Amino acid sequence: MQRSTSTAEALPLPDSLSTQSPAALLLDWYDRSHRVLPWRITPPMAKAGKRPDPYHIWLSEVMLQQTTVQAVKAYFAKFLTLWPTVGDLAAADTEEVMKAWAGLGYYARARNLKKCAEAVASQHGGCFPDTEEGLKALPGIGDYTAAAIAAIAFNRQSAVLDGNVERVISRLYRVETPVPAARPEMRRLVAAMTPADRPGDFAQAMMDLGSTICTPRRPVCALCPINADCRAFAAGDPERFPVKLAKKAKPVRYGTAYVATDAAGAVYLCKRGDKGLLGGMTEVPGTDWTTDPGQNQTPPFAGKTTPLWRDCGGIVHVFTHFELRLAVRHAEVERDAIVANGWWEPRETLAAQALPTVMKKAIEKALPGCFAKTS
DNA sequence: CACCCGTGGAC
DNA sequence: TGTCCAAGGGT
Repeated sequence: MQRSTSTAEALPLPDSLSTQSPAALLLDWYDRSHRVLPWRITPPMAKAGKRPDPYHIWLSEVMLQQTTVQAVKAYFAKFLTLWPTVGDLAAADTEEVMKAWAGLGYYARARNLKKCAEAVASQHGGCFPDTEEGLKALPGIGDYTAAAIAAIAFNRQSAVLDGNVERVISRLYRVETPVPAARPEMRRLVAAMTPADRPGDFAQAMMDLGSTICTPRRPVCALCPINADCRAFAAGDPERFPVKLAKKAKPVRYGTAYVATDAAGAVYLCKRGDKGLLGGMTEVPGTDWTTDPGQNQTPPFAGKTTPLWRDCGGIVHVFTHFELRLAVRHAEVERDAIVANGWWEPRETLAAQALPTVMKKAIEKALPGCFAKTS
């Protein structure tokens, strides 16, 4: 493309722009454009030496695993109100933690959160380890979270690689290897880029860049502080990265959920086992969930009488690796009509139970409005 | 390494 | 409407 003489081309670039490293450019951008988040110490305070509370960083990082900032904010505030310190969380009733986590998903995180708090309280004197290795030895803390806490809470020069950073790095270097196979390579690239000064802010800057500028679709490269170093921007194909493998089709499973109420409106609930899907959470009794739509219509509990179940229609709930189509049935029964390992929960306290979203949907289908706020 | 593990929002 | 995806970890 032919270009006429432009003023911009005629002007010499300032030395600061032509010689700064990508990390320095990114930190300058972060100083100006960082997001303000409840668990974050913003750059002026961070540069003045103020460190965030490791408990806050750990709690937010675990909540943010595969979960959006928007969804986490309210849960983060609730947890700090209920349990202001890691010692408080360690001393909490696990059932109360599951109730507080209900709706956020990936419930193994909540079980590991509690285990981790107990380990920090009993084995580390209530203080989080300040190294990657020490952190990674704790339940629920893997490669990413250990590096992130070490960098953000303790200013360690650790290589933080999450989904955002993968996207930024894969575009900067046009990494053609598909994820997750490309992770070791990308980790080396991040490590080489991470500065000794302000590594915590650098990690957060990479994530902010990935979430606001270097987005999965329609990245705003014109506003990117390191576009001059970006090979994908130069090639004009940033959206092609990171390269991913095709994913498998999602199977459908079928089942039936039984919402039983007593004369006072209490609902019969059960507790799921600690392992597997929705582990440790509360549910209404139901059949197994199988791939055969014709199966599973026999109630999985006994009773002295046989209730007449009313067909309430169905719900569809999409999990990570399958879609669930649940038939919902309701009956008002005598309390001795159900003999199982559960309990009758009064209507007033139903919403506060450790019910995952799929179960709230099913109960709502049988008892419309039962989770409506009554204030 | 492949698979399991939730949910809600954006396009 | 379907598809993708979001600060991943455990096994």
